[in-house]
Amino acid sequence: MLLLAYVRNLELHCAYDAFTRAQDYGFKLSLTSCNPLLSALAKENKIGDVEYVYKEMIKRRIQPNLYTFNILINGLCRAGKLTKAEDVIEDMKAWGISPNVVTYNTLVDGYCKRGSAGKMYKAEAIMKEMLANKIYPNEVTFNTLIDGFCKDENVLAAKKTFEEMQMQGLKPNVVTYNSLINGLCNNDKLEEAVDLWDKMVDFGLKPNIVTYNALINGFCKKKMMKEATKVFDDITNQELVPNAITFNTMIDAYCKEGMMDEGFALCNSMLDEGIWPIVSTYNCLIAGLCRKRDLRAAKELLNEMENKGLKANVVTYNILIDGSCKDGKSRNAEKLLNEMFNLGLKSNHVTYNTLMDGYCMEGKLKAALNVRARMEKERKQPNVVTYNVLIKGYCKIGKLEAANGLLNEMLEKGLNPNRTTYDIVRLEMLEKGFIPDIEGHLYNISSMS
DNA sequence: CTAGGGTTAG
Repeated sequence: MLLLAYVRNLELHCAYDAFTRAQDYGFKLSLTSCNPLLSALAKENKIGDVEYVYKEMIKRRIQPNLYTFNILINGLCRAGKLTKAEDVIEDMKAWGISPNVVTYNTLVDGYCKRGSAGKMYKAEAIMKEMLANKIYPNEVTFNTLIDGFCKDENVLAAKKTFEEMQMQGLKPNVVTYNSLINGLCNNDKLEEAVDLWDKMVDFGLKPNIVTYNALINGFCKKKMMKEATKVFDDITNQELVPNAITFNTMIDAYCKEGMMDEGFALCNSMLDEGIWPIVSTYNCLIAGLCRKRDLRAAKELLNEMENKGLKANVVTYNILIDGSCKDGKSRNAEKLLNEMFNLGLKSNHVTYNTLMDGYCMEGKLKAALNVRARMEKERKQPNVVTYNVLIKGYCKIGKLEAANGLLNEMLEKGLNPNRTTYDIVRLEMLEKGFIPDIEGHLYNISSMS
């Protein structure tokens, strides 16, 4: 039917439209069309639409099945609505449908994702719950946990999970090794990552492009460009093809090293390999030019990118805004914010925080507070970074009372100070002989790290 | 028709 065709062509607006009007047109909706639509909407992170379609299904007496619930849970997890996702488990049981290993794995993954850092205990709790329900963890469950622990900077727990998985008689696969190698690279354990690579090969597993990208990133983070290049060159020897991420990783590293020529050269060689640079490729280069305080070249590259049919995104503008701010031209940065607004691009927390930081560094607290007001008008609540930026701004101009006021405001809102907050408070406030009202909290902060 | 891995911004 029509709806399914739209979903296949990823014309979700049309699919959604067809869905809402199906009844008027006398179409009978069925599970075989609703589930793919839900799945596509979930993958596009359109959780509102997912929930709407689900509710309509129920209203129209289309019986959801296991897939429907798994898709729904996946969508809710992607949107960070984890408690709601957990509630769905109860809903499905009420429908007489038992959760399966995919259901639980999806939830475990929800708690393992970057956005929910520090929630690994919840992921482990879900795993216990699945065991209590006699659903047994598989490779995916363990891989998800390993990745979660790595992203939580807990490599030790990741390694223990790796052992545990083998004790349960499950064999680590390429994804397992990729997660762990990547985790080791991102947690300053490059040598162990290389050892694990060798081990993986010994076990007869072939590294794929993701493995290569992870290790290249590891060398790049250590500024070992020679080694990174060696790994990069090895890709083609293995009948593998580098992709845009491979190139982006290398290009970004060169740009961060200030080696712009090498970065541009790689960008050009992408085309020779038949790989098209993507927006993020340009973003790396634009960021490199901004670091060199060459805003003009950065803007020119933005134009060049757009001439090639690539549309700038929020990250592009965040980079340019940051570049202008660091160049001491926060007013120009605010013009960029307006420009992105006119282009219909949605700004995010990073955008506003960056601009506020720019004004604060220039000592223009009033302008920074105006940005905050603008952000709140967009219904974006200040986050920890917002407070860090403003607190640092007040410290810089010596208004410690005001800084302390913001500190307490943030605590009252239930926002958890992070390491940066602590550094600002300790360095900028305590050392100036000002005792913040939050001594108790400070103790908590220091014991946290 | 449902679950896991790699790059980029504050």
